[in-house]
Amino acid sequence: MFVNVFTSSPAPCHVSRISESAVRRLSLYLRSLQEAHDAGVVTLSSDELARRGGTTSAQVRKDLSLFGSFGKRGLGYSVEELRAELRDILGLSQPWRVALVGAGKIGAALFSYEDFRRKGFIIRSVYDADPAKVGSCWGDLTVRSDGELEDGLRADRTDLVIVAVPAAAAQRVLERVACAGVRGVLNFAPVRLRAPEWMTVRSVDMSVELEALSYALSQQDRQRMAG
Amino acid sequence: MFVNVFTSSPAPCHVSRISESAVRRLSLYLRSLQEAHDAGVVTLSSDELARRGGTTSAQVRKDLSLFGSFGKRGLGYSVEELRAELRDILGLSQPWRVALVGAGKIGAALFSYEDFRRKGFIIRSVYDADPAKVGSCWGDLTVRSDGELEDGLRADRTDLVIVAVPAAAAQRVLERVACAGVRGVLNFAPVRLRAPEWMTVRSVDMSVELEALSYALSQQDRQRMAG
DNA sequence: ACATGTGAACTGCTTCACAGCG
DNA sequence: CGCTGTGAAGCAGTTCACATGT
Repeated sequence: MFVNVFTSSPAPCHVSRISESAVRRLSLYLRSLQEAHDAGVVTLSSDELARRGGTTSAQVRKDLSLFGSFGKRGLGYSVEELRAELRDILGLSQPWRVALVGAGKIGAALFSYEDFRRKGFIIRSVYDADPAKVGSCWGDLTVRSDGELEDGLRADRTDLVIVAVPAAAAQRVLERVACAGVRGVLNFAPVRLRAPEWMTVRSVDMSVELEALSYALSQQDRQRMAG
Repeated sequence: MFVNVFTSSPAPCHVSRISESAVRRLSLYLRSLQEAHDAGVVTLSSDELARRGGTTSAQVRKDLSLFGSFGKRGLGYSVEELRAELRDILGLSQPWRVALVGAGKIGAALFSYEDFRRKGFIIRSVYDADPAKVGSCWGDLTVRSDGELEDGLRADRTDLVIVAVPAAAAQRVLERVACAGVRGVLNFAPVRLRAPEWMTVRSVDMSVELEALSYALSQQDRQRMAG
C-alpha cells in the first residue's frame, strides 16, 4: 500500500510533474500556515493565503488541487489540517539526515541557521579539506577530514548534502557525494554542477540574485533617462 | 542621450519586460564567459554557451536577441565583446554602493563573499541592532548602530541594501530602508516582504530551496514504492 | 450566501526550423 | 558550410469564471 503516504489525498498520487514554482509556493503557504497557527488562527481562505504568500487566490486553489481537496466550501482551509497535509507533501513529516561539506563562513552560517533544524533538516556531520579546521568542534560535532567523506556519508546514511565549498572544489565534491549514493544536494557554490540523472541538485546562487537586482535597478535608471 | 548606456545595441532599447528567468540566464552566461575568458577562449558558440549554462542553444540565442545581435554568423560570439555587453546589460559596468544590515553569521558570510566584491558590489557600511556588536571592526569598516541606519544610508548614497536580520525584524528594516530612498534590497530573511512599488526586492530563501529538495526526494521515494 | 475546485481561455516562455549571412 | 537571428508552433503556467457543495 502506497496510499498511506498521501494519507487523505484520494486524488492524483501518480502526479506526473509538478512545476518547480508550484512547489516553491507550497513551501510559502506552509510558512504562512505556521505563522497563522502561532497566532492562534484556526481557518484560512485561499484569498487570505494568497495575500500572505504574494499570489492570487485562484493560484492557491490550483496549487492545492494538484494534490487533493483540503478545503471546506463556504469556509476555507483548516490551518491545522492543511499544515499537516503540506508538511507531508513536502516530505517534512520526518527528519532528514544532512551533512555539511565546507566549514568556512557560509558553512558556519548554515550550520547555525535555526530554520533548517526547525524544519527537520538535522546536520549530523561536517567536513572540510583544511587540516586546520579538521578536529575543531561545531556544536556537538567534530569537523571531519575531507578524506572520510564517502565512508562517512554512507555510514551516517546521509539523505542530503549541503555543499558550501569554493566554486573550484564543488564539482569534485558533488562527484564524491554521488559515489556515496546520496540523492540530494543543496549547492551554495557559484557554479552549475553536472550530476547524474538520479540525483537532485538545487543551487542557491547569491551572485545571480544580486545581478538580477542590479539589472532591475539599472533598468529603472534607463527608463528614467528615456522618459 | 540614453543610447550610450546600450553602447552597441541598436536594437530594442525600450524593451518592455524581460522575464526574470531570462535575466538569471544572462547572469549564468556571463559567468561562463568569464570562465572562458580566464581559460583564454576567444570565441563561443550558442551551443557551447548552452552546454555550460545548462540550457539549449535556441534559448541562448533568444535571450541574447532580446538585447541586440552580438554574434557573428558561422562563427559564434566573441567572448570579450559579449562579456562587455552582458556586464553592461546587467548593470555591472560600474560598482554599486552596498550596505549590509545584520552582523550575524549570515551577514559575516556575505561580507567576506569574494564573488560580490569581484562583481562590483562594494559593501561600504554594516549595521546591527546588537550593542555588543556595534563598534567592532569588520575589515576596514566599523559596525554601526541600527539607529544611524536612515541617515547613514542617505549619507553614503547607498544603492542597495542586503538584509541579513532575523525574520521578525526584516519588515521593519525594509520600511526604514525605504524611508532612506534606497531602491534595491536583497533579502535573506525567511519572510515575504511588503515593499513600495518603486523598490525592487529580491529574496534568497534557503528554507524554500531545501524544502523543494525535500519534495523532490520524497517524490522519488513515492515513485519507487509505487513502481 | 460564501468559498472551494476546476474546465476553459489566455498569456507568455520555450522549442523548432529555417532564412540569412559571414 | 556553420552558426546566428527570428517568425511560427508548441507547451506550460496562470487567470477567469462558474458550477458545486455546505
